[in-house]
Amino acid sequence: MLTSQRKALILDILRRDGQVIAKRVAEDFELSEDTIRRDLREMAGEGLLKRVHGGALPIAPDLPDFTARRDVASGVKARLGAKAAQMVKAGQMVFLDGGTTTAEVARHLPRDIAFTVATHSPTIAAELEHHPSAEVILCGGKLYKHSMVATGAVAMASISALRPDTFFLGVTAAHPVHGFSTGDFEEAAIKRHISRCSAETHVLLTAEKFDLVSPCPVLAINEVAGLIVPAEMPAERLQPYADLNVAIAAA
Amino acid sequence: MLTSQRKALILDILRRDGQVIAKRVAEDFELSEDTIRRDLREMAGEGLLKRVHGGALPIAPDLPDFTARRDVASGVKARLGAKAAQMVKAGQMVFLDGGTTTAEVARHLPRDIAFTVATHSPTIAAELEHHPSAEVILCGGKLYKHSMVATGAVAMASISALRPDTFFLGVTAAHPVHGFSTGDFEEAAIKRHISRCSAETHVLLTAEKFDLVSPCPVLAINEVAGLIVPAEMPAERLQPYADLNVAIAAA
DNA sequence: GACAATCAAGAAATATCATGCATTTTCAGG
DNA sequence: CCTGAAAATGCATGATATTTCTTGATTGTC
Repeated sequence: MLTSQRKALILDILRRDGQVIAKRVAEDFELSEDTIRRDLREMAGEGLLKRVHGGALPIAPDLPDFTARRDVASGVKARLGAKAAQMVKAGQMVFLDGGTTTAEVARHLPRDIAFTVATHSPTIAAELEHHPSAEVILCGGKLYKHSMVATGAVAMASISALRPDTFFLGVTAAHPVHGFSTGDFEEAAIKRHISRCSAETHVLLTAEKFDLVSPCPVLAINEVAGLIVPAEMPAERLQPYADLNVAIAAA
Repeated sequence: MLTSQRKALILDILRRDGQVIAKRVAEDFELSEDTIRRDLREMAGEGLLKRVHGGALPIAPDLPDFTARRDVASGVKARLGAKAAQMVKAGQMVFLDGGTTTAEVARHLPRDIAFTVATHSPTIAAELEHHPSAEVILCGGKLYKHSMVATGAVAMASISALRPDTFFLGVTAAHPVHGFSTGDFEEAAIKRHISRCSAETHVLLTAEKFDLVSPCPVLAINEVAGLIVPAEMPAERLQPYADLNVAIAAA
């Protein structure tokens, strides 16, 4: 492989993953780590990346990486995720729904206590690869690729075997009368089942989901224990939900 | 061959591969590297290409997507993965083991035919999110984070429900006498179980895994249908395996 | 503080390079 | 057909680039 090409590839990896790990790149390219380290050193000299111990990072450390870029409202979702993650206590089992919002919960889970995370989403499970203390239970089934969650009879059965303390639910719409709803019938059934197996359910809701109805109902508003909503939501829009006897946490 | 003809061919190669390697072109044309280098120097002077150490690149490095460029880089694992992926036929069910090598299989799966992929690795499942035609079956269980695969009784049970046509197995070591082995006891049991449920098993092996033994045996060499190995493996190192009546495919 | 991973710097090995020159091929003009 | 010039090619050589290896320092982790 040509040297200049290799450097371009390293930049690709940096853009894609938001990081470069010298050792891994050396293995991938079948070259010594010295060579990769020299490349990183030179590119750091040219201001193309920032050298750190073990590899390199983008110059502006929090340039939105690939996953975050897909996610327009990432700031809000990250705040909701962090708020939800705070609710997890040592020894508990939490069930994480699929979706970009609950992925933020996974990213913000506390790293100093031990607990169990169950999920039917391989994406969520992959997020937890590097979590130091979380035990992960993966629920299998036929993968519904649009939302990347396991579905079908197998998924239902494997969820039935669990009794999570908390279920963090993601939906596409919430409405005071029509409750929570989502776009896929099968998925709605799974979400409902997880909720029924769990001691309590909390729903993460970004602002644009309020007062909407999607085709497939999941649960009524008062069937869940709480909502987690952005702090900037005006109180009067939340009032119809608060009237239904559901706790509302602002993040 | 005429000089001008040769230069045109070099430009073709550049367009086709996105790169020209002087040494390789010299071999292909059965000419000295000096001649090719002279050509490249002249063409660079005419602005037809960009000269770099070892060969040449297009003037405006147009950016094909990352996967395409990684193919240029084509590590050994990618080649093994592509070879394995070729073996998948329409309508089949294949089971993909966890690991970086089998992840390459997932990346190279054909996109023009329909088939089913089963896996107990959320990482592999995540790789297939954007595959247009693959049906994905996710096997759940307790996640063993070191290799990111589901393990335990639940995983065993959900695997038992499948009868894959082909199992692409990844291991850490292969030895003519001691067979295939890996580092974790639980994982070894799961691998063995998947293999026993599958019609045939193929093992992807990079060069450094040969003639080694890891703590936990998985299968004997002759219990699998075939090995997929790098083309540059010398025949004499493969002979002890070939003697055990196992097919060997070079990639 | 011990240990392993990672690092930088320089030496050594290898690969690639440009140059000059000899040889061969091509070809126009005799 | 012959000849000499021009072009093309291969080889030798010393220079440069690249990679790996070695060594000892630094950093991160437990």
